[in-house]
Amino acid sequence: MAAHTSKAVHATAMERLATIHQRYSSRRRRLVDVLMQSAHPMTATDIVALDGDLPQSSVYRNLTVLESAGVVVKVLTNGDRAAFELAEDLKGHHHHLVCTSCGMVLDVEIPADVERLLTKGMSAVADVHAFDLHGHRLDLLGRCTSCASTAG
Amino acid sequence: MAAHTSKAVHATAMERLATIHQRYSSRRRRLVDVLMQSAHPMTATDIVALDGDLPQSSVYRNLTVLESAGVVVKVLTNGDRAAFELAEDLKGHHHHLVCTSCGMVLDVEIPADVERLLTKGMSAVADVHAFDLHGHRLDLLGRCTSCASTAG
DNA sequence: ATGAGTGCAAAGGCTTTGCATTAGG
DNA sequence: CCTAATGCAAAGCCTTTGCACTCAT
Repeated sequence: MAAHTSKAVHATAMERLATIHQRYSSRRRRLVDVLMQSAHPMTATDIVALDGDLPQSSVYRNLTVLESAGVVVKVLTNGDRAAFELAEDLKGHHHHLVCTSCGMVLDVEIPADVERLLTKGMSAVADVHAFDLHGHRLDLLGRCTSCASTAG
Repeated sequence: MAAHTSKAVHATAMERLATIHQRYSSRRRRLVDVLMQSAHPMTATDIVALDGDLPQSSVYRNLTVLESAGVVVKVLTNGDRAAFELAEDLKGHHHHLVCTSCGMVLDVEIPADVERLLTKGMSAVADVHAFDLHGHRLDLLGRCTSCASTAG
């Protein structure tokens, strides 16, 4: 899944920020580091909890900037807060295993042949609706191991 | 897509509410009516705008109740508000075309063979992760016709 | 120097909740 | 009758914003 080295990710991030005339500041770099090390999308709250030196306003503000630059994307889980992860081309294409019970999200990949047929099928659907398709989002919904064992 | 009559949907809704010891009040019935008539998920704001007699608090409160009863589900769009639609078995299995530009969501179906392979592939993935799979959520992301013509 | 980036605190907006009233069984 | 449901208004919570300060170029 991770075909990108930390160095390459940072280089790409810097490049993309430059494109929209933004600097790759220490805060932004730190956010990218945090997201790079996580196996799942993170909410602003998660990030603040994990790195106490990052003020909330910086997290939100820079996440927004990184999003405009195409470095991170907003992921929508079943919870009430938005989560963020590195953009697909920085992290590798993947999907999410979402626990409908506790809200946990885990990154997963699906078989290549499924992915291939999926892409093809969706493209056909988009054509029918004259929709300019950019990508897709596939989430597997259910209960994680720990929730399944905890309650019926 | 709609294999259920209005009558059947209401009957099922009533039944499911009864299961969790809740009544099928006029407000709840009206919410189900609104969702049944819509071709896309609706936000609380949408619903209030469409039916001025429904106070916001009732909408939110009853949407939550209907969700617990399994009559409606929360849909996650790219916008900042949550949207709701009838549960899958009441509305028929479908996916969403999500405009990343204006947030519009449209219900669509994908080819049966794609759906089939998808289900199979996901089940395998869930097994690997010891995940108790209940279903999936597939969104097609891109720009709707009107946004595509408006800008870039 | 000069504008971008940062941090704190306050404001904003969607959603939830307390409480008195009304409706349904 | 008695509890669930409703409506209004107030409170909550995540997120955004204003403003003065700091840092990098």
